[in-house]
Amino acid sequence: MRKSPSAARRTRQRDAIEKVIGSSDRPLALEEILAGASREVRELGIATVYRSIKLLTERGQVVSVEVPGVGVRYESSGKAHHHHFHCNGCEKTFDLHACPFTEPPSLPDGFSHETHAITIFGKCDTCGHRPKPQERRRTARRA
Amino acid sequence: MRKSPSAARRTRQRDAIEKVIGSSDRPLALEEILAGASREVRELGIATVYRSIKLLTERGQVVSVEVPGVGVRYESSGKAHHHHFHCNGCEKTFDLHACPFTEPPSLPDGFSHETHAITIFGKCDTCGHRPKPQERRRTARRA
DNA sequence: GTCGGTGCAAACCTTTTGCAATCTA
DNA sequence: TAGATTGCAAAAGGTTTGCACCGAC
Repeated sequence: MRKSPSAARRTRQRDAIEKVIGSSDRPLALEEILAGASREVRELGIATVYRSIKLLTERGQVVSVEVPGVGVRYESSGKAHHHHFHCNGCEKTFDLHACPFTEPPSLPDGFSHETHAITIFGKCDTCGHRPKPQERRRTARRA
Repeated sequence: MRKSPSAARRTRQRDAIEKVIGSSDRPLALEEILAGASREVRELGIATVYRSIKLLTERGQVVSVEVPGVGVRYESSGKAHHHHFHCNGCEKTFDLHACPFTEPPSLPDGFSHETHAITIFGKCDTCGHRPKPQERRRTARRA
């Protein structure tokens, strides 16, 4: 699986997974991808989703987005430089197209900047209106 | 373990763990804490480290710092608002005392800001000089 | 027909938990 | 001595991998 980019076949499951990620305007959790793709391909195995994501990531079509304290999300690559917003209510992650760094961040002497990741937490437009916060699920702890 | 803050005894292992975290000026990985505390308390069990960190976190003395794609680090709380720098060479995480947000980040309509996390990746002063990058260990993948 | 892909189950890794022994207060 | 804490090993969660069968080409 490492040298000649042999074959690479087109399958229903792979198509479905690619489509779900590609047609989303925000990063998706594994369960969201599994759920979405399962609508087209019943009995989709979770291992297949993992493998497909890995393949797509190696191909450079998908990038993983780690939301601190929440988990990993996946989104299609090729978007312009951007960051993420995570809703503490519905636990969905959204793209944010603003970046506070108009120039490289200032760092201590000798430190160099290569990349950076910014996640803003808060409530999305839908959850901000609701009086009662939805209950959190799973490992959603944060400092 | 949830209501009256009963006793809470002082033990060598707990002291050692607290000391390691408290005396560090940067967030530490679990292995770093284990290694450091083990110097004072031989045969320190990893479960004890996890339990102590959990306790300290619940007490508010420690906060966890998740470095995207790298893993969790722990640092003592009570520091002023700050962010983190992660060296892609030595895999150490450092505090950065600058924050690019002089005012709340602008968000889409209806979205509200509660907190944010910023991690800058690059090379620290030590690793920046080395011509050959050190080899990465474990699960240090990043998009 | 080939050989890549899939699904299932086992393997892995990291973190948590049960329990008997140990240690603090 | 009572009850918190520890260490070990088992359990739990999430992700990866081995393998036989299936399906794209």
